[in-house]
Amino acid sequence: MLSIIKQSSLTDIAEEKIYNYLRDSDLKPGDSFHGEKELAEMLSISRPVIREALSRLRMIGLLESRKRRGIVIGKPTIFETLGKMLEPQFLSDDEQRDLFHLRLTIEQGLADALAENITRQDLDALEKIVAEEERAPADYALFLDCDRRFHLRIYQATRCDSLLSLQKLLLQFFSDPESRRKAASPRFAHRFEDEDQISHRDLLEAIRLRDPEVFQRAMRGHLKIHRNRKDN
Amino acid sequence: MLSIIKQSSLTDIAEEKIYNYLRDSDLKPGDSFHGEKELAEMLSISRPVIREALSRLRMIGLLESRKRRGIVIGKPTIFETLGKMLEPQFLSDDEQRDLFHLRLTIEQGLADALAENITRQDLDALEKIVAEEERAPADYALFLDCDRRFHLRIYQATRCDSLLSLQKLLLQFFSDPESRRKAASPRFAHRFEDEDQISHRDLLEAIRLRDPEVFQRAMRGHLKIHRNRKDN
DNA sequence: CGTTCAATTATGTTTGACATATTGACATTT
DNA sequence: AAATGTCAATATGTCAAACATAATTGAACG
Repeated sequence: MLSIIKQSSLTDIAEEKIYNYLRDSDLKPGDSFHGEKELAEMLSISRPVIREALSRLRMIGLLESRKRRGIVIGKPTIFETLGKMLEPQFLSDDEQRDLFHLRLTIEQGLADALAENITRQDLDALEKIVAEEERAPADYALFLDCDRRFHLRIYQATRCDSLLSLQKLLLQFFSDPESRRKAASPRFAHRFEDEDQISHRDLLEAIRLRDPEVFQRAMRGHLKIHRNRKDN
Repeated sequence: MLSIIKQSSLTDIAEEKIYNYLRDSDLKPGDSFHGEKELAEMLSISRPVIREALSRLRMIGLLESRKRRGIVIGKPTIFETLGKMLEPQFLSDDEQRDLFHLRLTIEQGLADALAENITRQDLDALEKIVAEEERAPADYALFLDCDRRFHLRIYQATRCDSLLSLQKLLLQFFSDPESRRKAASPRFAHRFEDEDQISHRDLLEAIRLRDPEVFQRAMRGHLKIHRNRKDN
């Protein structure tokens, strides 16, 4: 089998060289970097091409550039950039399903961090959300909103910032009704049909026990709501 | 408190406009897109600036461009692009710790997909790896290699392609010794001190049972190897 | 009918120039 | 002396025009 010959453009080369330079250097966010003209001379590539490469690195936050001052090292936030590609429009059905699976997976795995770091304030906030939800059991829109807030609060309680950023992305992604529908693949559904439904109230009680295994089992039971529900 | 005025460049504007256009259109991978000159006229922005914007979208795979043919819609693979930022050098210690936590979390959450999709071939492959590991219990380098292959094989067995891509990234990331060290934060460690160690052999036996809950408990026990080990 | 080859065309690359804004030094004012 | 105002230097931001390159097209030809 012959593989496709992908000829990389000068921009690609410049991007890679600058990227590798940054990776192997000890430059820290805020440090100033070589100017465009300087880079062009160093790599023997014209300034517009250098600029196209720098434009990419600027986009992902690796570099920043200011007039007169020049180019400075930036501090990229991993999952922020990822958000650009997380438009449902750009993902295949399979990828959307996998992403939903990822979300459920992560939430189950929060158990340890949760037991370790959850505070009294977190529990109070969760209690408030559950109470609000229980006040109007028939309001589906309210349920969706409470559901989102409940799960977001759980993430906050873990005190893991990057996981929180990731979850914000995933929550936003799955707030799109069409995505929810596609994600609710029957692939993993039937295993749960005979299990009991776990409500947010049940889940909260499990959290209070601060036992990771109990929480994990409860969350697993709870998430079948998402796995089985047919959103329309 | 006054917030910082961030003036976006023409490149930023062009990127956003083209991105939104792509998102809101029904264009599918392979469809041809407007040419550079055409875009420049549509947005009243010069071609170099348009090219800087296109360069960004090309980087994340949203567009591809070939000579003579023009620009065509691409099919971005989510986690491939993410790899660019996953260099330990570019991440803070906190982010590295969170990423390691994410990895462990995901592996625990594989239970359902695993029980659903694992095949005889997968089990045989895992058996082979475990046997190889057991043949030389004192060889730490071999253990690391078997460990990597064992966990990778588990991912393959779930038949979730995007999760597999993500895991490949994370595995590569944590093959860097320095990253492993930083990731092994004592933050979640002490909860496991009194539990029994679960070996790859134990884990494999749990997988054979095809019971998600059993596997989850076993994986949770197994991962404390990573949580507690002091890599040097 | 199939092959070859050249014209066409859109991207890739370079050069040169000007616009713009920020920095830092210097002059001015209070 | 400190604060403010002014100005030149400079690096990025933007534009215009041209040529290079390669792939598609189609016409010419066997």
